[in-house]
Amino acid sequence: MNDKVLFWFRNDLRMADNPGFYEACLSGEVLPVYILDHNIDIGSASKWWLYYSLNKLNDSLQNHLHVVSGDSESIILDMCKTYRIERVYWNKSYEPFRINQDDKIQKVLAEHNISTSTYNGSLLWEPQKVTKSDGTPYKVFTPFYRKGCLQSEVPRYTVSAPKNLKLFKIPKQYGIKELGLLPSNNWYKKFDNHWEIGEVAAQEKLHNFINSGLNGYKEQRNYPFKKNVSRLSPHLHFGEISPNQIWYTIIEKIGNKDVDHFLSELGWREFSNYLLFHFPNLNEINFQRKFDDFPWKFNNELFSAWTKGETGYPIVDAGMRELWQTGYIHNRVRMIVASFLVKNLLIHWHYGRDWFWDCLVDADLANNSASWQWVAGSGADAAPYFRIFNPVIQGEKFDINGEYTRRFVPELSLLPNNYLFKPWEASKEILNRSSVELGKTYPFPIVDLRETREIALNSYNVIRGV
DNA sequence: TGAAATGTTGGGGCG
DNA sequence: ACGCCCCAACATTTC
Repeated sequence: MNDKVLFWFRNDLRMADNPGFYEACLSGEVLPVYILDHNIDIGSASKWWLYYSLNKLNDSLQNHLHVVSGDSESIILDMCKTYRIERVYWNKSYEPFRINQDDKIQKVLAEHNISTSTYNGSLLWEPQKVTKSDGTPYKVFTPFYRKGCLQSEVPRYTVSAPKNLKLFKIPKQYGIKELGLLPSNNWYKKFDNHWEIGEVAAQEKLHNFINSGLNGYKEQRNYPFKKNVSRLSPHLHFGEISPNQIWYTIIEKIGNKDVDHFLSELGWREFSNYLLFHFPNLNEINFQRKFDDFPWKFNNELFSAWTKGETGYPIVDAGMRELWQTGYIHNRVRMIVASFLVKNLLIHWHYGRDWFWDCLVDADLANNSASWQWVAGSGADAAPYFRIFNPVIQGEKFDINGEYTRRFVPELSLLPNNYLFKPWEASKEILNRSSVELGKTYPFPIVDLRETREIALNSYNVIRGV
């Protein structure tokens, strides 16, 4: 029982309901390690989050977290050899790179008589366990979720945080600061006002959501100004909270359409991870290969206007500026800005994927891949390509009083509601009165909606039969 | 988790 | 009073 073991933290930066860490603590004296693996790309906004999350975790670990950057395999092997560690624990990742890396590390450690124990701490249903009766993976969400998930075994029950921490330290070369997660400029400071990071904050956010957002969730989640979305995504990505903790907390509530709908959103997260597991190229390759022939037209000026929130379409610009200012976009608005990029600017979803990857604090390989393919129409169970969002109508429908748009596009805040989403239709008098000068204080629309929609539909017809 | 085009219906103005 | 037209309002089809 006095064995020395290593627990390898990855995207499971929490003490409670951490099955691997729990078992590690039962088995001996634990060295908790986080490795910033230089083989794995992390976006800028995510690095910002990770920096604070590691600090919170380190606090919970009584300053015992050992952080190091480099190659996971050689680092773990070296530590085990140097400090006579005989067993290594971690929670599984279901991302393609991690799966291969984990396999390799297990083999290498086994060759040195170091045993490994791995656990599922991040998914309600492990992807390899869910298949159709013919053994092939589901490609449609509803049967995947209803039949494949809900009708199979119930998700793993949660475990508490380890009772008695027996941790040990090894000499450190450097601390969390020296991982270089925070950039030298100060662009990220604007995020500070929008997020509380770490396990405690994640639990608080869950309970706040249950108290003030869950009721009415199914309908109200579409309105970006309302407080009816949980905003738990970055906490989930970094594992500050587990889906099991959310699942079993929510499911205790009286079942209704809001509860079911919220749980099904966790189901979509499962589906994304499931797709990435079974189709490891999902981040690169069109799930529907006929989209390989789609005539995308990259245009740097248009793309740049999209990233800056200067498209001339207020709801799109509001979303892109929310992203820039907070590292997050409300779900409804994500669909609007993504649809605009792919179907009005006709720019390949890879460009949107990369921008989101760098800017989102909740950037997640599975969700980012699956969701961009969903919007682009190239994905599994995707939105049909011809479903093209009209940003004027979407704004009028879902930002009814314009609070969201006015918040992020303040130069339009004096415009009356009926022109807020189409300022180019307002008369000179109204524009004057609202202190808006198109082309100066706010751009003209960078593309024509009707025209680009037609081009998109025609382009789609080209690949349809392929 | 669409929107535009097209079709249908019914009330009201008007000769 | 009646038919005709117009056009909301709603439903259906198409992309």
